[in-house]
Amino acid sequence: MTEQVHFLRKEKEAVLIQRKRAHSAAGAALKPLQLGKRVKEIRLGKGLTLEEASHLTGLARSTLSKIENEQISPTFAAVTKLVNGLGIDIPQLFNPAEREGTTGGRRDITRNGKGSLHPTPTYEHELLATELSGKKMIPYKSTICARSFDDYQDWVRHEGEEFMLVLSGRVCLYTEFYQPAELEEGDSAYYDASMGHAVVSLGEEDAKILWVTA
Amino acid sequence: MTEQVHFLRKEKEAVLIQRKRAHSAAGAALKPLQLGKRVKEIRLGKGLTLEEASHLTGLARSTLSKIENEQISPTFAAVTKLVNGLGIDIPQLFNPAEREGTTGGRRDITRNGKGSLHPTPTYEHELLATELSGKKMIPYKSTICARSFDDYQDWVRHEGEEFMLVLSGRVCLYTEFYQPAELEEGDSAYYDASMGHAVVSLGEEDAKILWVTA
DNA sequence: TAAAAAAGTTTCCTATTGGAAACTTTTTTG
DNA sequence: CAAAAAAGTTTCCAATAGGAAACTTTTTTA
Repeated sequence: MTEQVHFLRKEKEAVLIQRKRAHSAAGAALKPLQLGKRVKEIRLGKGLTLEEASHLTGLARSTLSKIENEQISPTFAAVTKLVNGLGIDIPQLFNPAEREGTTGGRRDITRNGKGSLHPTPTYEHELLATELSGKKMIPYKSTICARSFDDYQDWVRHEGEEFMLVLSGRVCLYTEFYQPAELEEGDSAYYDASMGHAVVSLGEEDAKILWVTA
Repeated sequence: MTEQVHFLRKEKEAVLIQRKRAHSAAGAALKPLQLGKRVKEIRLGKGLTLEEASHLTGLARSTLSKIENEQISPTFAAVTKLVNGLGIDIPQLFNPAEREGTTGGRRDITRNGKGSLHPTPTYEHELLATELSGKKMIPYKSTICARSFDDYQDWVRHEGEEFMLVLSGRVCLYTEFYQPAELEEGDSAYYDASMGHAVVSLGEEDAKILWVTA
């Protein structure tokens, strides 16, 4: 019983949205890293309390709390303990999850330009294969409107993996922890979508991209 | 001249093997980690002095020295500065050797035409994102050689779901239980790959298709 | 709904980081 | 080879991380 209720509590918290902003101490134009937020997500995802996480990592409850609330910048040694204790890999500090569902013997064809349109300030999405629900992949085409990284408030970040192919134009792919990469027509990239990412158009005309997210 | 000689000196150091052992202060069964060694390798690899690296990263010469000699465990903030300043990837800092089973926090870019090629009688595949193992999706481009359904011995059939987009040319998509569908450039289809399926080129030239299988 | 328990946060203090400058070692030049 | 310059290391100290325990908030139990 106690177990159950604890679980419920944790579930609730897991859904909670973190509001605190990282106060970039020294870093010049560095994007917020939000390490703490990440750590908290992972811990709650595993249904651990600070106390339990403390035992696992060898870090004090208070220290964990401060890290999660971005009150301190943990030493590298602390990050290592954290990562080892929680059973994740450092680069993998940004990954989770599984998936269910199936399309069960079905097929859906989307004609050029006939997908479902969703405009945003930075992209204009055209969702493909909208007839099928519960599918493992979400394919869409988009026209990149963003002309600089600053057009994004923050990194785009979501569950799963993402594949992208440049259909036309030239873009720059920004990925957290990686160097920006220029991609031309025909170039493609595959990455863990829980890493921050963003795409900017470099050419005169808007670039067109095909995405598939799993 | 001076330039040249400096370079030589740095080269020599780059080859030098680090002997110093990290004295694991608190960490119990923590891996060596040797962050410092790695940083030094990278700095020397780029032919930078501590002074130059200091300017680039915003960290003091002394601090860099201590990090390289594993005398201190830099804060995460310092690691971030370091990584940004030296223009390297965080994943690059950690065991560039090992890595298995997942894409966790990784990225792979494939340039146009630079994928791994696999010719068959009916398709010519170019596998994309081959650097990542354990990924959820398998993307590839292919040139359709088949000119009639009879070119196939039987339906193509495999586990999972498949998405396809016509990059150029015209094709006919045959799918078990469905009517054949003509697809033009920009058209796409999504189907359960365990249904029999096959694609035939209709035009004069071979058609190009992008596939993603999950 | 009050009391108890659990989870999380903050305080206080010690240990360690990070930076400026002194110092040592290595390399270059005369 | 000696002096000068450059590169790297160490020292000293202010700033900050990490841990113990007090404190606050949330959840559970009665």
